[in-house]
Parts: sequence; C-alpha cells; structure tokens
Amino acid sequence: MNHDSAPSATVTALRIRRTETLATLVRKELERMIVSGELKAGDRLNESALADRLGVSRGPIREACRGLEQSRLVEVVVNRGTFVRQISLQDALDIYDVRSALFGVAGEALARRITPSQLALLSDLVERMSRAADDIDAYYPLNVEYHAKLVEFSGNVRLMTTYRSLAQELHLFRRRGLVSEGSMAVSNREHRAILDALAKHDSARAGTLMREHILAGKKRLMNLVEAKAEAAPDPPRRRRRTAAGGSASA
Amino acid sequence: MNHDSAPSATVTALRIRRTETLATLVRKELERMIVSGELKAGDRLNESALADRLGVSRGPIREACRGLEQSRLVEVVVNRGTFVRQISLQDALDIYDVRSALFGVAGEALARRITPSQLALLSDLVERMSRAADDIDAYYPLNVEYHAKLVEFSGNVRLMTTYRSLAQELHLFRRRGLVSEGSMAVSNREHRAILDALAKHDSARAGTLMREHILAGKKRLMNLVEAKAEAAPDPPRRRRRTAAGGSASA
DNA sequence: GATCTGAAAACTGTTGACAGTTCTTCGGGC
DNA sequence: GCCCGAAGAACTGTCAACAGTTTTCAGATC
Repeated sequence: MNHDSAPSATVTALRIRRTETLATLVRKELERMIVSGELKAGDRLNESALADRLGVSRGPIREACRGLEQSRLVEVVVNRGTFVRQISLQDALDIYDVRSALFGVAGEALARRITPSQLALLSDLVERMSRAADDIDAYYPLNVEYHAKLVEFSGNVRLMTTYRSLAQELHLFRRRGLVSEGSMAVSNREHRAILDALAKHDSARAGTLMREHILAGKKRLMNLVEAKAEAAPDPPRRRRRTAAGGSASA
Repeated sequence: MNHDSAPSATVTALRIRRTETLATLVRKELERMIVSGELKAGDRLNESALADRLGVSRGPIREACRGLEQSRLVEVVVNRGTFVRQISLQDALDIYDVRSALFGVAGEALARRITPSQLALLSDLVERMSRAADDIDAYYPLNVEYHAKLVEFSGNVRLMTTYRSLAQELHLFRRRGLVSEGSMAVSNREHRAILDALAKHDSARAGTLMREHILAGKKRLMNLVEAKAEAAPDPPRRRRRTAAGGSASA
C-alpha cells in the first residue's frame, strides 16, 4: 500500500509539513544558526527580518523564540526583543559541574546494559579519534559523537535530553574556541579507560571515570583561560547596546 | 517622585504588564494549573477556550504552549493540539536517577560554601519537619522547600534551574500520590545526616548522602508501586483517544 | 444493531494589520 | 564640542480573520 521508494521532493516537503509545524522548523533553523555561530551571543533576533528571510509570518517566529527561551539559548526582554544568550566563564564552569554529574550517571547505567554492538561502535569512534589525534577538525566531531552516544546508550531518555540541552548551551560560551582545544591525546587516553570499564560492566568505575573525564575538561578550560588572561590581560569588554548584557544571569 | 505606598490594583497590573508579556503570564498560569493538578495528564489544552477564559487572544496562548513544550510539561501534536504530558513509571524512575546526580553535585558544592545563616535556615526546616512528622499535609511543603533550598544555596544557577525543571516534571507522574508517601521519619533522619555533613563542610560525605537520599526516595517509590500492584493487579490501562497517549516517549 | 459515508462543527496553523514602546536622528541650546 | 529633546522610523505585543485539518454526528446501508 505504501510506496516507500524514493519519495519525491514535494512528497518529502508535504510529509515534513504534516509532522512539523512552521514554528518547529523555525526553531530548528534558529538553533542551528546559534550553535553554528552564525548568530553570535548578544545578537538580537529581528522578528520581521527573520520572517522575511524564512518566508513566514511573525507568528511562528515568536513561537520558536519562546521555545528557545525555555531551552536557555536566547533571552527575551519585553518590548525590546529576544537576544542570543551570553554566558559567562562562571556559567560555563557551572555547566561543566552539572554535565559531569549527568555523565557519571550515564556511565553507571550504561555499564550495566551495554551491548557488544554498542561497544564495537564506541570502540570504533575511539580508534578513529586516535588516528585523527593531530587534526582538530577531524577530531572534534568524533569527540562530540562519542560523548553523545555514551549518554544515548544509557537508555535514560530524560538524562539524554537534559545532557543535550546543557551541551548545546555550552556553545554559547563566548570564548568557545577554548572548549575544543586542550590536549587531545590525554583526552583520548581517558576515552579508552572508560571503554575498558564499560566492557567489563564495572558500573562504579565507569561512573567515576566519566565524571572525572568531564571535570578534567573543566580543568583544561580553566587552565587555558588563565593562560590567555596572562598573555593578553583582560581586554576591556565593550558594553553591548543590548539590554541582555551583564553575565549575572539573575 | 515614586509613591511606593500601596499601589492600586491597576498600577500593579501596569507594572506587571511592563515586565511580563501576556505569553509569560499565561505560561505561568498554565504551569500552576498543571502542577496543581487542575489540568490532568492527558488533558488537551483548547486554545480558543483558554483564550476566552483568560481574556486574551490565541497568540499568547500558543507562545505559552511552546514554552511549556520545551520544559516538557506538555506535548504538541501537529493539527491536533497540545496535551498535558503523561509520564510512565519508567520515566519517573529515570528522573529520580538524574535528580540524584544533580542533588549530589549540589551537596558537594554547598558543603564548601554554606554560611551559618543558611545552616540555621535549613536546621529550622528540619526541626519543623520533625514536629510535623505525622501530618503529611504540613510535612510535604516543608520537604519540598528543604530540597529546593539545598539546591539553591549551592550557588550553581544552571544546576538550580535544571533541578527545578525535573522536579516539576515529576508532578506529572500519574500516580503522584505515591511520590509524597513513604516513611517520613526515616526520610527526616536522612535530612539530619545531610545537615550534619554540611555543617562540617564535608563535601564528599554531603554529596554521597544527598545522592543516596534521592535514590532512597526512588526505592521507596518502587516498593510502593510494587505493593499496590499486588493489592490491585494492573488494571487494564484504557487507551486514551489522544495521540499523546503511549508512555514510550520516543 | 453495527458499520460506513459525507457534511457540518470544532479546532489548529498562519497571516496581515493595528497599537504602543523603544530606538534613531536631527536640530537647537549651552 | 557636548548635551538635551522632539519627531520619525523601527520594532515588539496583540488581535481578529482566513485556510486547512481533524473530529463529530446524522443518515444510509448491510
């Protein structure tokens, strides 16, 4: 009854249209723009301009912004607009602490239930990271995928969504370049150790290692920030015109 | 210039209006209705009806729903509406695991920075809970406040918001009565132990105790569910007409 | 009585317009 | 040169209406 073979572009469009509302599509597009850096922290989202650009009216745009507000990617100021959120170093460090705890639980759960095929997949990722150890552009996406898979395989849906949301928020960190730097070889050694604990179904050890892996990342970030601060002592941060300013965040 | 004394209702309304948009007010009202149980899991949110009832148009209602969707209190199905989410026992248990991890981090951080006045406040809450040990209606809100304060005092904003969101989601658990039951005396003994560790600034112990406190709550819930299941063996869950049904939750 | 069908009702998705607020700009005064 | 203020532009908040989809329900059919 159902011809699944190669749906035409229009059919695909219709199928999307049937399961996704414009607001959802807009939200995803904005998410992409924010995470990719196309929209920078502090930028305002001009509703009319976005509406024109995406070929929709302002309604769906506003709905999308409300969603983004709740997932903390933007901040809405009454009568002034919605701004891409700006998170401080302290915010970033706080997020690392939370992520570390979540990653730890993921490890404990995963060690109990991991399957051979999942192990193989993770092992493959570690292997590829090892080969890409001196090419950050190849390494980075593999690293992201490795972490995402570890959380996904834990089987705890709520854990996964929470973790993903935090990871996405970290993209807002203004000096994001820092996040991906850090010694890749050391990091991958930790990846191997995690894999080993998982293979042995050692729940406690996997949890500890995964918790510490994130905390090590936090440490690396702190060291980098300190180093940079010494090299170029605190450029006077120019006040943005946006009300979204200040990193106090309530 | 500014007469602060007893602002009239209209002034208050205007002041609110200046800092809160209708969508925000609607979202808060809907949140209240959901958490209070006025809107039950599975119920549909009729946009026109709500608009009439709250005296606004459908725009702000829709925006509010998008926010609620992102915080996982409702589920939106294209062309059919938004439904109050229904979470399964498994979902609830998953949430307990995540909460436990977050609560643990909160404990570690809090033990390092807790102030005498914060200790006094927490101690007072435990004392009052102890006196209310056989009156669940008095005990329950104190218990909620105690947990909230522990997280709030941790000083990690992101941790607080994440924790709060999960706690709110737990209200959706269909057999929510169960959550508040459980041996209050035992629970308060744990509260005292936590307080003790915090007073001694014993970070590791506070973290462990707080983690285990939530896991103990999870255990209590599981035992209760099992007990009830034996008493009244699994009533055939009637399929709701709503598409939101099924607890598989992707 | 149960089931199918199709029209009407109810509801969601989206849009364009209007009201009120904020931002910009351009003179004028010091 | 710098500050202040008012008019205009730009933008957000809200609404009412239209289009398309889902649900309901009365009547026909078996």
